[in-house]
Amino acid sequence: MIDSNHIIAEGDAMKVAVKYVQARRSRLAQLLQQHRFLPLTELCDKLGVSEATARRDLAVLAQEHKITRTYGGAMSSFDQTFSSFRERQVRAPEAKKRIALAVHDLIKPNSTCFLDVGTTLFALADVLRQKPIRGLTLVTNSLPIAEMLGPVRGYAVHLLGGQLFYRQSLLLGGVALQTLKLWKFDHAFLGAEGMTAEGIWNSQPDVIDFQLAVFKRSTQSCVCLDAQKLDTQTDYLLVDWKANFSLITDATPALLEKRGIQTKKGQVISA
Amino acid sequence: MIDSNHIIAEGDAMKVAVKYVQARRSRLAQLLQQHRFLPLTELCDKLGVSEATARRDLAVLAQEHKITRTYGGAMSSFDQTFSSFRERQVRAPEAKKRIALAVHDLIKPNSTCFLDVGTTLFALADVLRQKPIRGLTLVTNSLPIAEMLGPVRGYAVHLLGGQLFYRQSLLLGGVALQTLKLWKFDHAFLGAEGMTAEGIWNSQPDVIDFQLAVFKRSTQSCVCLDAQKLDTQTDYLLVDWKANFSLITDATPALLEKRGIQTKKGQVISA
DNA sequence: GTTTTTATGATTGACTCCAATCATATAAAG
DNA sequence: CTTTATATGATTGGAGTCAATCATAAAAAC
Repeated sequence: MIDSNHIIAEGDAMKVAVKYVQARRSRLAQLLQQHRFLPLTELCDKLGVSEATARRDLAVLAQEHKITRTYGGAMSSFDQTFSSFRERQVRAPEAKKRIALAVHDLIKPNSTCFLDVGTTLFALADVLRQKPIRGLTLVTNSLPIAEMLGPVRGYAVHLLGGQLFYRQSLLLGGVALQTLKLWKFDHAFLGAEGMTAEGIWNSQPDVIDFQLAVFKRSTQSCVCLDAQKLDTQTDYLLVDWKANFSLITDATPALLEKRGIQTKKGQVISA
Repeated sequence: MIDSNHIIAEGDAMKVAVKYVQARRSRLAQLLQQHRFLPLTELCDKLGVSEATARRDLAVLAQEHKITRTYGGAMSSFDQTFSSFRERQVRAPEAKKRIALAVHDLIKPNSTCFLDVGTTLFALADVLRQKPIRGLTLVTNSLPIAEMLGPVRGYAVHLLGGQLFYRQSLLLGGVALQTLKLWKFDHAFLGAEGMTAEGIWNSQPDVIDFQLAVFKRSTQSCVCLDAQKLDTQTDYLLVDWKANFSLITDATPALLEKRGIQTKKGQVISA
């Protein structure tokens, strides 16, 4: 293997063009994706650079969150390796985390829960992975969530059947509705795109159909929405505030009231 | 959090019961699955043991390939955590590729195909991704395959419903059998663990149940097996050679005959 | 109850990794 | 072409890691 840069003058300190630097760094990221972990010395070999340069490259890539630095080497960062895990790159991650933690407190051991698609629900899955609750049966139509929770000991994870849709991460359609009928949930945790004084909004009619079907099959239905979704109105109304569901949000009750959202007593759970 | 072992007598060398050792090691493996990477010192903290013991535990787990040791710590071994990667580490990849290419030639545009779980079928999915066939409807119970084919334009990819099993890569169980009944396939492509003069073998009874159900719902059923599977006999017989199915293999007809496998005319498709 | 086994923590010396600093040669800017 | 900026490799002291060894106390075996 011949190095595209450094054909001559090995072992001497020379500045190289930025494009070579960029190419090398992207090759470095790629190498780590492939090997998942590589010690620093091997990286130096493979890239044909000194330790110092390799370290500097790693520092840059780590700052960009493209890799994860470890003592003595580096590894590919989780969300980069798996397309599905890009859901981690969320807006308002701290709000979603708070909501997820609040939801975590709601869930009792040995219960059966449905988890909808979406970044907020993915955050919940992440919390459920890191702080497992005994004996849960978890049902989802989200592939990333299923993959995240599948390996956790003590969980029984089920996927609904159906067609892959919307960036290949969720299952929808008639088959999904059919398999839904085989279930009865203690809790259903749903996401949405917006909330206004009128109610909760989503933009895809088939998502609405699906979510309404989930509502019907759960003892308690919880919509998880961060404050950023306030005042967002999309094409279709999922439910109005008179419907029987809980809202879990980081928006304060005062803020909700200010926006004209009239909720029932106990309907809002603050995160 | 209080440690179940080491309630008293901290900091002194004491032998503990084997069950505590095992419990600690499995907790260690679990911790690494959750955090993906942890430095040794943190592991010592979390487990409440000395460096020496943590090192020893890691050495054992690494030997069992349950974790991967790194300098200064350890990380979860990929194939343990994530299904799709295991499928990439295949034995006899060139044989599987040849089989996949042969299968590719069989598939007609606008047909409906079922793809089973396994490395050979994963290789087929890879070929179908790189050389798309128009208007296919693809049904699978494999998460890695669904993820691979989902993004391909022009494919309608469906997942069966069911529980995640066998290290989180496939769906099985009653729900899977139920959703199967909603389908009728032009082709079904199945994997297996072995073939002998008696027939095709697999080791999991519920996989067999599932595969037999697939057989019933397809016009043509094809078992894809590379030559390495010859003479491998596991616990349960899937089908004998009198059954109505095609075998797609890189093993030559002469080799099959030599092993006493008596096939019907046109039953074997050579890759 | 006695003996054997072994899981553990402490210690140690060799080895490795790291951040900082410096000189240098080249790319980039003027 | 000249000047500036910077990407690189070498060096170094300090910190961290590792494998091996040893004493010990509790578990296992008898």
